[in-house]
Amino acid sequence: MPAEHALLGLLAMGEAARPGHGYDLAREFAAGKPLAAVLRLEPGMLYHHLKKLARAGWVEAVDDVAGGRPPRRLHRLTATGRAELDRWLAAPVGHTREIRLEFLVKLYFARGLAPERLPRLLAEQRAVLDRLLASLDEQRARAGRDAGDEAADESDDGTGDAAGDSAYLRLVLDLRAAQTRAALAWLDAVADAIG
Amino acid sequence: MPAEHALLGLLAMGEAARPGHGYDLAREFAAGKPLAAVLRLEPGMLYHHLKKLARAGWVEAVDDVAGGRPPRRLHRLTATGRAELDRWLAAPVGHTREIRLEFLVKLYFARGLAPERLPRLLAEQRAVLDRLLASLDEQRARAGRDAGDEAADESDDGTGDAAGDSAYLRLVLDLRAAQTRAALAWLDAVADAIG
DNA sequence: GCCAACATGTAATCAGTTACATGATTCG
DNA sequence: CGAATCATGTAACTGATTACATGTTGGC
Repeated sequence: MPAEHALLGLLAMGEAARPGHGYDLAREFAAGKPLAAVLRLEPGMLYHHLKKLARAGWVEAVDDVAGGRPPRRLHRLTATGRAELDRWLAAPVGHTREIRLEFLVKLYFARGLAPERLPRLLAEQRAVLDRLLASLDEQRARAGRDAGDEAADESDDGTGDAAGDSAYLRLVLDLRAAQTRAALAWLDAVADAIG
Repeated sequence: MPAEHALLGLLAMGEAARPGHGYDLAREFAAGKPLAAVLRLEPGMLYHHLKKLARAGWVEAVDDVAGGRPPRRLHRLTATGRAELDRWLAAPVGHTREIRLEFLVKLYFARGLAPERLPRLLAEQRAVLDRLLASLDEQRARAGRDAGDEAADESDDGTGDAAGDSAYLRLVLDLRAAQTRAALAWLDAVADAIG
């Protein structure tokens, strides 16, 4: 659900300046806009999320009927909505696969709304991925030991091709470790670029 | 839908040896089994997929009522099901993000069913990711040029903080390129390990 | 007799995509 | 007058998750 937090973020960034109706928010996801490179949000889903956010009490909606254009609904962040956005912006993601989408959205809004808290977010995200990598290395070491054991006794004891299995498991863990290491190196590059 | 192809693969690997009823297939996704490290499949979804595969004509199901245990449905790959599995096994995935799940599943069954075709799959997957990386590098170069242009003229011409936008876009592209490069390096390591 | 393992599902819910429905205003 | 833009949605469908429903057999 990074989409919903992105809407909270857009409403926070547009405070007072922009009205914050659905069509306006949808423009931020049009081709060429930075968020479009990360997240796709069709009008249908956008209005759906806006309703969910209103039910959750994170945004308030008021009808805005004025001459000269079709009536529209203006959306404003509530205090609890703003608190939720801040909480979300400060929390690193828990898995490497979430870097690609959710963390990139966090990064966008952290840059726009609270750049002073960015170094801390980057450091905490780094710590999470570091722990993940350590855990992967540990599992990888275990898989290596198992493979050794299996290679040692050639006999087929009916447990199937367990040696092939743990060779495969090692490949899986290698990929995850490589992706996590790439994400860590990228986080450092982001920290450098931010300065 | 790697889950459905995984079921086709399991049925192909168990040919004659194993009956291929739902509960049996479910065991392959139990904790500790290699596929469980990559793909999670609850019984509910498993039986659902089996029905879909039967509707598609890729598997045939026959009831197997025998004393001494609850009745069960035996599933067998059809010729078109086997053809579909082979087609899928030979096709590289189109995006870096699909390496983590779908390609790992392909790798598992390619190792088990057609190891002689593995080098070709690895080479073709490498080519796909290489093209992707080249495209990312090109986009990255464009984003760099834009950022230069924007930095050159300090004036705010009302297009918003476009310099910040393209700095962000560059970070996004950097991450994708890093993840793709990591996947490429891993593919080479897999090719080495396979021999 | 009871629990674990065998065996197959349904129901409810949630998330997401695609396409369509509706209608106003503005510009050429 | 017709097309583009503004503006808000619904409907139909696909996919996935979670939890529950149902009943059998074999071992302690």
